[in-house]
Amino acid sequence: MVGKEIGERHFIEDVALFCEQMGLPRMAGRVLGVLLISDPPSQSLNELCDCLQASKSSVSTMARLLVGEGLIEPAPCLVPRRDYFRFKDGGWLEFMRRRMEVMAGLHAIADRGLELLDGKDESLRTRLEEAHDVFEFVDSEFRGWLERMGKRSDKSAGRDRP
Amino acid sequence: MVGKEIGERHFIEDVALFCEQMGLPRMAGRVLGVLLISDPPSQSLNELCDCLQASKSSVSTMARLLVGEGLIEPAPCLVPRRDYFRFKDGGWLEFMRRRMEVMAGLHAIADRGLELLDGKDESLRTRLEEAHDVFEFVDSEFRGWLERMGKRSDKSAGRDRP
DNA sequence: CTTTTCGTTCTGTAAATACTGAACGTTGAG
DNA sequence: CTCAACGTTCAGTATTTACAGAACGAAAAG
Repeated sequence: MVGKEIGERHFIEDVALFCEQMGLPRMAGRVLGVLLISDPPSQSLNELCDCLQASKSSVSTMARLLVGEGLIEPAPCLVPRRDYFRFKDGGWLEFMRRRMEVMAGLHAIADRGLELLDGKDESLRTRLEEAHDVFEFVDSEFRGWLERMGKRSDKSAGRDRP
Repeated sequence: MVGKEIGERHFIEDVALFCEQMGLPRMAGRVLGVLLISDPPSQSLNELCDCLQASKSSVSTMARLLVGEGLIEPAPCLVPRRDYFRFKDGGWLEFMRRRMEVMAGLHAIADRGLELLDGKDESLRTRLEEAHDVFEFVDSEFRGWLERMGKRSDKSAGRDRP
């Protein structure tokens, strides 16, 4: 079972800390950490509870949270009446995509700010023009990268999808 | 004074909400919001308190937080013994740069995970190889963009820097 | 020297958050 | 039918967080 070795626990905790920095609960990060190195990639809720020493409620909630984030997915159940989860192919791309979408939200806000400064001196507008430029750039450019990355990983992907 | 018109307040609150999504306190976002549309770009702490109807302690703390984030900077004080702040040129680029650095942190974590799976079947390693690829890509590619963007805004920048 | 005006910092508080354990409804096994 | 296993949800708790207000120290103005 995953999570016995010290190296594994350290890895899991690092993923958890990373997720925390990304605004997810630490426990969600731990679940994800396990599903990134588990030997059958698919793990049941109980297995996750066992190797994390966490309560059913936490793990259940966090698993569904991660499904919502697009990072993991329900896996075909080997045993009936048991929920299995596994990391979702392309999960990281999806994760990045959503983060970038939030970032790009400032693009619209900056535009609204520029309307407020309509007619004012150009020196007052540069602040928002910078925001406009940066996030328009992020939006357009990053969209392109994600598509390219998506294509690239499609080619090398061979796993079964449900 | 900024923050009287309904449109301004709405803009400020949107920036605050954006900042909250980015993990900053909402009040920090409000301070930033004001400094994005304020008519003299430089505003004193008291002016910020007034137009936000917030306490000195909050505004003072949040201003220094934003300075630490690289989004605003202390401005040359027109009146002695009064702290002025203004939006910092290139602040958004710096902001993006730091966010991307955190993201790129997963690159190293993924590598450590791959070491844990050393010798294991390739199908078990794909999860982490995807993470490795995505975040190496983000790291290298985005660093390039930021530099290009930096150059581009250098050309169009003419404001005095302290 | 005294007073006032800043900014910072400390303390307190209300609210949000992350978790646990218990209660619940469901479904397969005996 | 009864019981056990499983997942979800609810209630409770402990920690953290975002703010306000008071106390404090420094420095200019009087």
